Order: sequence, then structure tokens, then C-alpha cells
Amino acid sequence: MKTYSTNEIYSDLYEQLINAVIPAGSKIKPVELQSKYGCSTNTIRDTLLRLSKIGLVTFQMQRGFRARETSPEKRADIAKFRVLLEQEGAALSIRKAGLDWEIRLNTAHHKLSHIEKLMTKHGLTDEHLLVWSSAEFEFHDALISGCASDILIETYGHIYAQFRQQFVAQERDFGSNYFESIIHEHATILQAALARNEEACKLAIHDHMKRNF
Amino acid sequence: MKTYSTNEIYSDLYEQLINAVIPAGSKIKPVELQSKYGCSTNTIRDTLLRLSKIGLVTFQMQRGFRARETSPEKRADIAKFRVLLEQEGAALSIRKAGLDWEIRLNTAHHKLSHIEKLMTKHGLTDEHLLVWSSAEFEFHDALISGCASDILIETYGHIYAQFRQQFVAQERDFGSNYFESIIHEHATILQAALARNEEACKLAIHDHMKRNF
DNA sequence: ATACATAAAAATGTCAAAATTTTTGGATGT
DNA sequence: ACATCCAAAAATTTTGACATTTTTATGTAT
Repeated sequence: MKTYSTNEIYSDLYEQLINAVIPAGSKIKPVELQSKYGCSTNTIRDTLLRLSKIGLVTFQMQRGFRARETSPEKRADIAKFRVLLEQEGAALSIRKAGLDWEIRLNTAHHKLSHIEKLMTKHGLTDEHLLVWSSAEFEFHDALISGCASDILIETYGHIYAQFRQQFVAQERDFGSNYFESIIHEHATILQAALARNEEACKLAIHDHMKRNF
Repeated sequence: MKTYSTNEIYSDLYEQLINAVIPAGSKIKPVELQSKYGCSTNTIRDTLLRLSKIGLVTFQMQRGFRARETSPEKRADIAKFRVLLEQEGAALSIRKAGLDWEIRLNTAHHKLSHIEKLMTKHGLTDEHLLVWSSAEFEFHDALISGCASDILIETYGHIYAQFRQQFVAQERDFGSNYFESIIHEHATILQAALARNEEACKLAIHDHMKRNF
């Protein structure tokens, strides 16, 4: 049986939350995870407190932990907030960032694009989805990475994680044109960013997310 | 000797961080706080993990806790990010909120205004500063409270706390006209908000913070 | 002096058990 | 049927001891 280091417990729970293996809103009981990870309840508690920092887990004194709740309102809320942060981050990057930002962004998009092509060609396995998910984050993260605001980047990371958590369970109807749209939207964002067109980029970001409002 | 409940430990540390009694960037060792609060190191650790959620404390595996670092760049960063969130929150409130928001905002401003008058009349004691600090938060919090975005309000709370933490140690040169300016700025924000003038309100928020950029 | 290795000390992390609190489920009475 | 109370069970929090890791201090060689 696999043994887990504390960091592995963290990553494993992170993934389970992001992918709604632990469903949004459900209670998380240290005792139940103890046997799986082969550690004390205290270590689990510790890890859950750390996950609560990024908002994937909510914590209330004396009543433990839950995967963050979801609802149509909360999903819209998170999506809009994500737009706000990403628009600002992208706009600042466009204004201030240099060549290395462009390269980072281009690279990230290239990787993402590669995976997206694979996904339309072959079906979309769970494993593909996992790789895509992280490539998608890296693209959006690269987009704002030139903004020169650590706190914005940090916060965006949390919000992106929450976004995934809230939507992954919903969007099980990936129609064949779903990914085609997404691919196009990513390309549009990239184009506007590299053209240093602030308003076009903001619009593209908005359009990319608007199905989730 | 006073005994502390866990919640009191949390509040006490919170205040010490906000008021830079624990200076920004300094190491926080559970063992050293143990005797003061009369509990085990583990309880302190637990509390510090909870404080790391709001960003007052940073945590790194195997190397413990620190009060969040500060520097001129970080202060400017936090200040600008605060403006972004507050402008958005205020604009949304102006657009969507109803009468109860106006009342909440008015009430909060009234309280704040009262304290600010006291502070200009008499000197400014540490105790006054504490009361003012919380009244100031309540005013800004009320301003965005009609935005209908839980995640924005939650995040703003964290950022406001970090803002206090980063600036309180710096601004020990409260000139006599410092508070006069602040009072005027608050009034300007209130006025614009109640007049439902989005752009004027955004501008007022920006001006309120621009000394910190 | 500087760099490096090593031992001692301090700090951090993990654990299992005990204490506390909340939740559950059934009995009682209205 | 419904609410209330109570006891048992479950979950959470706290503790103190122990294990691990990092930091500090010391000594040695270049």
C-alpha cells in the first residue's frame, strides 16, 4: 500500500477538490481520510487548514471542514471575479511587461494548444482533462504574469482553483464544439495580448468566461 | 494570569499583526508564544495556520511562520490592489444596491466621522487609533457591501487586513493635516456613492489611496 | 581569513491519547 | 404527528511526548 508524505497528501486532496472527486459542499472528516493516507488525524487537519487558505476548503471552529459550497450564484460570482482579476492582470502586463513575458505567454499557449488539438482529435479521457486543466491554468497565469503585482497573481491562483472546483462537476456536457470554442477564445486572447491591445484583450477575457455568468 | 481561549488567541494575534506589535517580516515561533497563552505549541500552530488564510502570516513547510514581509514595493502593490477591489465593489454597489445599503453606508460613515472628530480635537492615543481602525474598515466594508459578490467582499477583507499590517508601522508621522485630509476623502467617497456617481466614486477611492502608491 | 564539515541545539512536524463539543437517535410527553 | 429532552456516539480540539528537520555554533583544513 502506498504511503504518503504530507506534501503528497496536500497535492492529492488538492486534486480531489479541484476535480470534484470530493464534491463541493461535502463534509471532510479527518478520521475517514486517516486510513487512506496512513497518518494521524492531526496531520490531515493541518493539511486541510492549509487548503482553506486557497479557499478550496471552508473551516468553521468546532465544526470542521467542508469542500467549498457551490450554487449557480456562487459560480457566477467566482466567474465574474475571475474576469476582474484577469482583465487587470492582463492589462497591466500589456502595459508594462517585456519580451520575456511575450515568450512565456507564447510558450504556454503553444503547450495548451497542443493538448487541445489532441483532445479534439481523440476523445477526451480523464487523464487528458487533467493535463489540459493544468495547461489552461499555466496559460492564464502566464497572461497575467507580467503585471508586477504579486498579490494579484497570488489571489488569481486561489480564484482559479475555486473556479475549477465549482465548475468541473457542472460542465460534463463537453459538446464537440465546446472545445472548438475554447480553442478559438484562447487564440483570441493570445493575439490581443501580443498585439498589446488592452481593450481587445479585456474583451476577449470577458467573452472567454461569459458562458459561466 | 489571564487564560486565553483559542478564539482569543486568534484575535490577540490578529491585533498584534494588524498593529505591527509583531513586526512585518519577523519570525513567529510557537514555542515562544506558548507560555504567554498557556497552551500547547500545537494550538498556536493551528491558530497561525488559520491566520495564514487571510495573509497576515506566511507559512512554509519545515520553516514555520512569519508575519508577512513588507517593503515599499509590497506596500504599493497592496494599495493598488485594494483600490481595484474597492472600486469594483463600490461601482457594483452603486449600480445594484438598494436603500439598506445607503443606510448601512451612512451609519458607518457617521460612526467613523464621530471618531475622526474626536481624534482631531484631542490628541490621538493608541486606543483611539484602534477604534478608528475598526471604524475605518467598517466604512470601507459598508461601501462595497452592496456589490452582491461574496468572494469580492471576502477577498477585500483579507487585503484590507494586509494593508493595515503593512502601513501601520510606516505612518507614524500623522501630521495634523493628515487626518483632515482623510476626513475629507471619506466624505467625498460617501457623497459620490450616495449620489450614485460611479466614476466620481472610483476617483475618490483612488485619491484616498494614492498617497500609498 | 574563508570555506567546509560536523556536532549540538533549537525549531518544526507527527503522532496517539485524552478532553471537549457537536451530532445523532430514541424515549417521553404534549 | 411534533417538539423537547436526554444519553450514546461521533467528530473535533487540545495536549504532551517523540521524531524529524533546520539552524547555529564549533572546529578543522585549505
